Amino acid sequence: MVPARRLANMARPREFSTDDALDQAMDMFWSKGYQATTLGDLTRAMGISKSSFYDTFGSKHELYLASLERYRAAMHDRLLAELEGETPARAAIAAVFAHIVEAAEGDRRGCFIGNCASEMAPHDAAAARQVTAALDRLEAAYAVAVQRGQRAGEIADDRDPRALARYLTSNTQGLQLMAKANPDRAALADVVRIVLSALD
Amino acid sequence: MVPARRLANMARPREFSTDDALDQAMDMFWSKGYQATTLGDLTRAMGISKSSFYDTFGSKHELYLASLERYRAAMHDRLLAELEGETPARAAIAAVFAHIVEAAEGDRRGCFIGNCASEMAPHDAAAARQVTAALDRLEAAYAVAVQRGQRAGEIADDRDPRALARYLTSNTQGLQLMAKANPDRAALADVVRIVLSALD
DNA sequence: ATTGTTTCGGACCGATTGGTCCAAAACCCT
DNA sequence: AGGGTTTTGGACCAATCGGTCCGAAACAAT
Repeated sequence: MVPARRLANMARPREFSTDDALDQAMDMFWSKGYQATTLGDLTRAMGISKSSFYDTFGSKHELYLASLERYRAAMHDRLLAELEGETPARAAIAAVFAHIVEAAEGDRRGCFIGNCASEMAPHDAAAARQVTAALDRLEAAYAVAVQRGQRAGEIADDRDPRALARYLTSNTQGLQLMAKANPDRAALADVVRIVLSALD
Repeated sequence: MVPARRLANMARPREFSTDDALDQAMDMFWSKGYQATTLGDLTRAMGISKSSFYDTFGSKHELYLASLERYRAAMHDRLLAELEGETPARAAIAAVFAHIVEAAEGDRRGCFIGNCASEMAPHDAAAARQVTAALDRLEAAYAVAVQRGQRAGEIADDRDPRALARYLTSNTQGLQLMAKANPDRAALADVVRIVLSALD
């Protein structure tokens, strides 16, 4: 959420929603990456002019970071909530992977976090920090699910939850990368089946 | 290898080695990706002028494809040979992953194939074909190793070699992506341990 | 030494890049 | 209605992009 700063003497109001515009920018960066996305792409997709763009979002780079943050928040709500919720652990984890396979059928955008890790993280400290934070967050959620599974007897007690969580995180990213090259459901399902069997 | 075309009447010879130049270009594209690499970056690294560049390699895009192909060939020689060789299967597979963890310590370039899958494949058919071919090739090598392991009694006979190979391929890529965000050896080792335990 | 062929350096190209700036418009507040 | 403040479209900017082109240089063959 971009905070709607309200000033003492409100003047001409924005003709667009900053949140909506940010969503459009996120879609753009998500599917095209940072470098390949031009200012023209952005302002067109966001439906705003250049001056509004720089007034509101500062720069292309800042907007990218904001988009990434927004993706992270959205991902948090959708995925992590389930992993840390009440759903039986294995079912929750399986659902995450099923969701990935399903999403891969349509677009080939992969995961914005993973895309950023690939394109930006090695050369951009700020982006790298966000990627690390997001992956740590995902890992933590997996760990919570694993521990829940252990308490419920679904997963053996002697397994290291953190190691398993790291493994699942890595596969979350790996699977989405594979889907970019080969969106074949069967191939992805093969992978998922074995990934989940590692919990046995 | 770039074929050194030899004409009827040889004139002024090249002042550079096309293979060496291609190697430099590959390094550049590998670590910076396609979009972020400029012609200036390339000609500087390759040590040639623009005219030589276009004379010899056609265009930035063609050179990128050639670099990718070169990486594929190099990878083939280094990694796949071992997987398809005589080394005991599990050891050979473990060696591949150990090599990835080790390499991640130094640079954060990841795998050129994976980088291309992330950045280019979704928007460039030619690049996508090369990525698919490379991944298929890696998958095939893993399958050969798995089957060798099955014959040697190292891996249970009832496992599906192709599914396992796909799983290993996915993890090969996933691990390298993770390494970009977090080159911590211990975390990567956690993942590798579990990946390999899936062969039990 | 001349000729034929190729390579080379670098000037040059139009297009596009991310970004700035300003005058006009739009609104809130009194 | 009028003043204060903000937003807006678009003109404008220098820099850079990938790519072309040409005259000079460097060689092989004769």
